[in-house]
Amino acid sequence: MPLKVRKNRGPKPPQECALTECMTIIGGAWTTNVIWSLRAGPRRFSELKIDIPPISPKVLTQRLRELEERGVISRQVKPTSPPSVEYSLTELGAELIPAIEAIVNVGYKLKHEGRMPNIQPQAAE
Amino acid sequence: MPLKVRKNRGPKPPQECALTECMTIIGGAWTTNVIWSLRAGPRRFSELKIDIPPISPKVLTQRLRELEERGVISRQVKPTSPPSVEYSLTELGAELIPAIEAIVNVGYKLKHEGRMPNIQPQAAE
DNA sequence: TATATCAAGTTTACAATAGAAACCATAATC
DNA sequence: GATTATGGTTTCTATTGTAAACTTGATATA
Repeated sequence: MPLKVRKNRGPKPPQECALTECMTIIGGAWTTNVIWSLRAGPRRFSELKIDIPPISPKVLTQRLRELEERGVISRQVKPTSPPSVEYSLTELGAELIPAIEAIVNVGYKLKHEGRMPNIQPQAAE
Repeated sequence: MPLKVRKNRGPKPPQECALTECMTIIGGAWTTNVIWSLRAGPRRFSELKIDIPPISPKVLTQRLRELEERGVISRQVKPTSPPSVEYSLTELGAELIPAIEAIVNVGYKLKHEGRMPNIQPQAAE
């Protein structure tokens, strides 16, 4: 007797899946870090680079451009010398903070309990 | 006068950053969908494939192996015929649910308000 | 005057990850 | 004997990410 596929409140077409769409916004490399860095106010390119040491300038530029295009952040050039560029969260961006906060919270909890899984490169067999 | 770098509760070394580490666990393609699908109970490979139509079997296998190695899910072979394999969340996996739920919630909110940014491939210049 | 520094990125080359499609072994059913 | 179901694997290609060097314009320093 073939096994039955059990119900699981699904499936839904992928373009209607709120989780999938939201992950498309925040899922790129370092995206959550960038948004998190902006939570307390505007921040310059070089400040973001300092907040997130492992990010390369290329990827930081990519993330900032995408987030701007999607309305999550805004970019403002300031007439300082040399001219500087400030990035800040839009209203839409601010709405993402609770979700990222929830991730940060599990992270802290797992670390403090010593239950954060070690992430080491898969042993290539 | 050179611009000052403003304080931002940081930087912290990347290996101590709870957000970065947590994103390493849930950040791979379709990872959150897999965990979300398992929230209500165990699920077989082919059921997960149905829950998440766009995922390829290759990537599904990859995600399941990684999540198992990191202690997020467990894998159990059942002596049915043909033999089937059930995946379920561990206690650690269950702790990730609130974070993913928060993402789902923003997603729903943005969709219902019609404020979900359209994700279309960047116009290649 | 020559050199160095800072901001905000580009550019190039390479590695890792993801997607698409075809394929496979076993067992049972048509 | 062919088909279906399960739980994958394999191969090829495309996209994404990493690393490191380089650029532009302006001011600051020796």
